Amino acid sequence: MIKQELIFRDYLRAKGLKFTPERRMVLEEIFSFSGHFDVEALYDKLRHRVGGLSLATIYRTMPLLIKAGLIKEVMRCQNRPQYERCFGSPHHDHLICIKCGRVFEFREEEIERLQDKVCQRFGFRPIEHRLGIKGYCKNCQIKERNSRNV
Amino acid sequence: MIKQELIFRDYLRAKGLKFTPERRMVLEEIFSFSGHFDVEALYDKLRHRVGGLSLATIYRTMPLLIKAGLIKEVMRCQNRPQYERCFGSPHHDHLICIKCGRVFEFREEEIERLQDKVCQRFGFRPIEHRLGIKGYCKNCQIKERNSRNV
DNA sequence: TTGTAACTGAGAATCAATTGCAAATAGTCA
DNA sequence: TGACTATTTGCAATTGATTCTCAGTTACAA
Ligand SMILES: [Zn+2]
Ligand SMILES: [Zn+2]
Ligand SMILES: [Zn+2]
Ligand SMILES: [Zn+2]
Repeated sequence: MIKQELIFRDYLRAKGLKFTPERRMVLEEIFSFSGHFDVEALYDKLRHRVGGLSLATIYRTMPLLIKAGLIKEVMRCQNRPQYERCFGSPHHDHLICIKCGRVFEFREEEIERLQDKVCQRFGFRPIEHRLGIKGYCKNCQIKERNSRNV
Repeated sequence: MIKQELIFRDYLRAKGLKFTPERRMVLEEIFSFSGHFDVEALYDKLRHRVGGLSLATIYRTMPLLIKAGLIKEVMRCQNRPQYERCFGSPHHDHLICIKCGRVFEFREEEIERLQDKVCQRFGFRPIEHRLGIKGYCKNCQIKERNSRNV
């Protein structure tokens, strides 16, 4: 069995919950690609499948996947939370282009390390963190520069 | 005149907008204390004043204050955006306790510097960033430890 | 002072997200 | 295998935050 499915089943069993076809569909869809997504996008992809499922079910499945450690909320665009799978993909942070919406991922060891140092200073036990840098991507800067020259 | 008021007036004038008593009340309230706040809290404080003002007006004023560079959204708690003034207070990031909700502010120069380095690597022009670390504060860790011993 | 575009409060509308309910069903235990 | 039951589902109604509409008010430039 696929590993994420095993994890999900184990999580559900441990909580006395059921592994339903609907929950499997959501899980499969999420792990069929890598990248960011939101509830709306998930619904669009799943509603038209044979025996498509309801929006409410997706909303009810998200927290389960999060608690199972399979996905996490990583940012918020247009006032909607964006998720990504975290099982099998290493932690990273994000650059978000204000103009075109593109998202770039990075991981800077030193930043990670320094955060721990800060936490120690406060006696704070960190569970998770989120670093998002908003600005203009390379492309959008070039476009802007060109349009100025016109 | 108080400096933030001057800035706000200048911003409004430049955009052909008006400096009204309502907008002044919101501005005054925000600058009467330092710390984080949300729309709800602001409304609670302002509604009962003589000539209290409406929630809609507060909602309409927030983006103006943001664009004027006087406040900014810093995080989101219970699905509500939290703001803080940014005029006259230096940039910082946040530690947020998952249990008691307390928020601690820190500034780590080296993290700031490294972010610029990352941006350079991507040819990305940063405008703003947000770093939030969630976990358990010193107090809540102690409480938990004690309750375990019972 | 006057004219007018911007502003206000109140309530309606919107949007994402949650919830109540009755019918369906996964998973357990004979 | 078959019955049992707590969980889940879809649907529609609801919530809660935010935005919009509109008619009356007002700041402020000329
Ligand atoms: Zn871009
Ligand atoms: Zn990512
Ligand atoms: Zn705490
Ligand atoms: Zn702060």
